[in-house]
Amino acid sequence: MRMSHYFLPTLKENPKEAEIVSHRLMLRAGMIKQTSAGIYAWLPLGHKVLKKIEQIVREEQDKAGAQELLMPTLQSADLWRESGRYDDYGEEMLRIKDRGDRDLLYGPTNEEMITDIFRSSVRSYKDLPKNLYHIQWKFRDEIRPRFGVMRGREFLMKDAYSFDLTADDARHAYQRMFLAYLRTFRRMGLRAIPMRADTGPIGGKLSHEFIILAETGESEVYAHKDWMEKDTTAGGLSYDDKEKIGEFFEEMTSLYAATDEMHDASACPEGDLIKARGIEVGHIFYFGTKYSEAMNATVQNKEGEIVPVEMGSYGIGVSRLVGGIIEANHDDNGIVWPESVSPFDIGLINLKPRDEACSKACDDLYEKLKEQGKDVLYDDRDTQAGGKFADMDLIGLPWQVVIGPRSAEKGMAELKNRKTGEKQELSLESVVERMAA
RNA sequence: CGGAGCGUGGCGCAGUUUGGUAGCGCACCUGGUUUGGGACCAGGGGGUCGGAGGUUCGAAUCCUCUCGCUCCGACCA
Repeated sequence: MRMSHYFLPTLKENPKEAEIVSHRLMLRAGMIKQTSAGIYAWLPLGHKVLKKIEQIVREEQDKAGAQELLMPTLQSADLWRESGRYDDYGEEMLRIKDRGDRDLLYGPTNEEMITDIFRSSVRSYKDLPKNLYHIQWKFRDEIRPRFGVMRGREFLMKDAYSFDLTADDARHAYQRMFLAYLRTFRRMGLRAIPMRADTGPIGGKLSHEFIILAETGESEVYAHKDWMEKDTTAGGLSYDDKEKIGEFFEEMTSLYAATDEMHDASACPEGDLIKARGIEVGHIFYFGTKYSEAMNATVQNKEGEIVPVEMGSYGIGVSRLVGGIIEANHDDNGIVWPESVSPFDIGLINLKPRDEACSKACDDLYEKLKEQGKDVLYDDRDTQAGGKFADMDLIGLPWQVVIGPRSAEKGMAELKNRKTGEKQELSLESVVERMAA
């Protein structure tokens, strides 16, 4: 993409409404624009990141055996009356009437709807287990939206729902998602720590929050220091290996980690304890038959008895992750994207577009890198060099290639690693080779 | 929802106390000189001060109502 054609409204100054770093950087990098309190338009750069994160989540869900579908944002109030949550949910739920004066709501979550979908077609234990998910916009009319996309009213969320015959099977489904979550966050360059959590309004028996540590986190969290080193991805472990997954789950959950409200000061020696602030990026629940009983989602078991299915639900805050990743990956100059979620692979800076040789070298390199399948943001704008460097650092692409008249003459380019700041003079060919690797 | 604050060209702000009909920096446009970390000179365009009502000869400045946004707190993917 040539930057001269790209819609990238970067800001030199800090917008006053943004207090925390990820919000500030997202606005300055031209990723989002607020349209109402807690509601954002995703501009091209931000949208690319959002989609990358979404895709990683999708791939890891699929690997873990979940199946994607898509449910609507608007739901009928009747479903929620059936579960009893229409009244329980309170002001946070955005309620709407259609022209026929029927009560609708903009979904804050989808337990009722998925349960309805499930019950309308599943009758036998032979159809179990199932795990269905979608990635859809949600709305919760927060009293106080803040921190940019980390606590918006409208947000993109992946929510999965598992259906099993027995509590034991449901626990296994829960453990599989537990592993899938750790792998998902790791792919985004995040170290997420699973913490025993309160179940809140979703209700249930077993629940973990996945927390990443960041100074600007919303809540206080406590974790054993070994979490900082721990391999949480269980490489090679298959999702079908019920026993090993159970062991892995035990291993992970035996190492202390808790949110503020669940913290037990006596459970971990003081010297081993890390106290920090955390951002919740995922939350999983096993809630048994809470909804299946209320909504009559039943199957027949082997004995011919009609029993309510055992359920769990599993959320990942996709849009929140954009902010969360920035909180965990930035410096004074801007964002520092992990490669897996970076909006482009490489930023190419043409320092002097009016210099023919320089532009020729840049254009050629741009084409070669594209041929390699690289997604390149090419700064071909006829502006001051300083502004280009600043913008490129701000938007945080992992690799920068800089070519000016002097280097072009020698057939060289400068390759800079955004994270380490390390710079290297390379021939144009070796830049292509290095980036292909 | 309780507390605090803000709303003046695209962005950041001054002007409001002591009413006299709008200013600065950045951005933008034109010309020229520049060009490896946000340049310089000259010229130029753009706002009627969130909205409504009121007081006054006169309101960005005073009064009333209203809308929006932010921050702190209680609550949440």
